[in-house]
Amino acid sequence: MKNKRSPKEQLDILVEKTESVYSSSELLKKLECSEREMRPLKIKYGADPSAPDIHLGHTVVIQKLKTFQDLGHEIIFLIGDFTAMIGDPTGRSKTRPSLTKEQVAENAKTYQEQIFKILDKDKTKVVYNSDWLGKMTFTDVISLTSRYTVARMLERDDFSKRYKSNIPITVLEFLYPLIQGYDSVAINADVELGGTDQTFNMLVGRDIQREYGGSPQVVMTMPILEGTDGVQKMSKSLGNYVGITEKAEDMYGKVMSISDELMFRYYLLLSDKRKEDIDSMKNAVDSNITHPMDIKKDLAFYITKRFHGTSGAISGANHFKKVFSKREDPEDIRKIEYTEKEVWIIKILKDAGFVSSTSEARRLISQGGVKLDNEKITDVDAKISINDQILRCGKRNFICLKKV
RNA sequence: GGGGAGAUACCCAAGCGGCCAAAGGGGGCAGACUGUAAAUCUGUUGGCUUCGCCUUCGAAGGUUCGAAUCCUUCUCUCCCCA
Repeated sequence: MKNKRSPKEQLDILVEKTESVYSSSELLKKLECSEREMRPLKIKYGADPSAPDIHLGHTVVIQKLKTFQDLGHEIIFLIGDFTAMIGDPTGRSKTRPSLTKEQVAENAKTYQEQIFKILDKDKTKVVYNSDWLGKMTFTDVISLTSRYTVARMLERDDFSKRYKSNIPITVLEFLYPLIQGYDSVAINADVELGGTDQTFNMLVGRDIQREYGGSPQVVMTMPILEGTDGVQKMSKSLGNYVGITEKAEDMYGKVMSISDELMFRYYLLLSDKRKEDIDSMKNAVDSNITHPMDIKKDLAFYITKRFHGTSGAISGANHFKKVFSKREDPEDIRKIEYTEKEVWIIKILKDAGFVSSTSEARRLISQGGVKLDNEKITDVDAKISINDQILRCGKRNFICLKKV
């Protein structure tokens, strides 16, 4: 391992922008040990393959992994295939469906394609927890459960809240933190990285490692990124996410739609800008020197560029300018083709996938949300004679009607 | 094992024989205002061949002219006791 940075320097870089580190003194010791023994630290990151689409929220942590990687440490990208296959049979939690082997394999593949937009593929070790969990006997499992107490489980905020408000907790759920902790034992992790929502599970890992005679991992949590609504955490199921495989136009547009306040948060967590630089931007906005929209455009450009390159970012910006700033129709509109001369407006809206039911379409029309060539449609029974018109539905849905 | 409470639309939560496609809030969507912001205001929020009809109130049966509301059984959750 060639590393030109001293352990202290590394620590400063690594600790920046984290939510918390348990503990930075331990991390420093590990870094020193790493340097002395010429051995890279093993950095664990667990991915849940039941949700293969990575969004900007995940990249906060992945970015930190990248920093570790750049400092010469070993990233162990753990795919929780075993746990994904179990899922949550109570069916209460929609975020944990049980998946088949095939689904898991496919999701895992997608996941990797996406993370390697940020991480160096050749320097990342990918492991599957079914490798060791699948071999455990029931005796092993019981032995694992005997190493943690119920009282300590209930320390977890989520558990204690549910326990107090009479919401069921299955025993299986108690097992998840133990499993995750055992993963750390199996790969002998030096550091585990995750979002703050993983704090409890990762800390359990420390105890479990100690129980199995290993040295406890350093736990590093990264802040949770709020979604585009600015309130709830970014997640696909809440629909407030920006996926990293989204089209440049959508990515740019979604970033532009966030609130000004949130914009600075995005700068902090998604860019490499220093804290003080962000503060000075904030001051410039507060004292009316800079228009907030301008720096939001810079942010949208920066993020889009990261996943689509400069040309993608430029086209995203142009699209935005045209459609939203000038209120013109976009250049690249999806087409829908009809052989009939006249088609019921509601049928078109359904065919285009803008609405899921006739009733919804009726509502939308009666509220003035549908425009044909910039003319508001008011009649729900309207028949449209197809002739290269552009149909706009709501703020951002466009479709071009073509006759065949 | 015994006793008690409860399950209502995306979520929370009213309703307790007809006036219930079901109050109120949150969230979503649309419109106005804007910087596609945010905040605010307005409308809307089961489906359909939409001035009418059809399917919803944990599941299945039953009573009734008529049930989310009453009865029976079942499933699930929570609490207390053992």
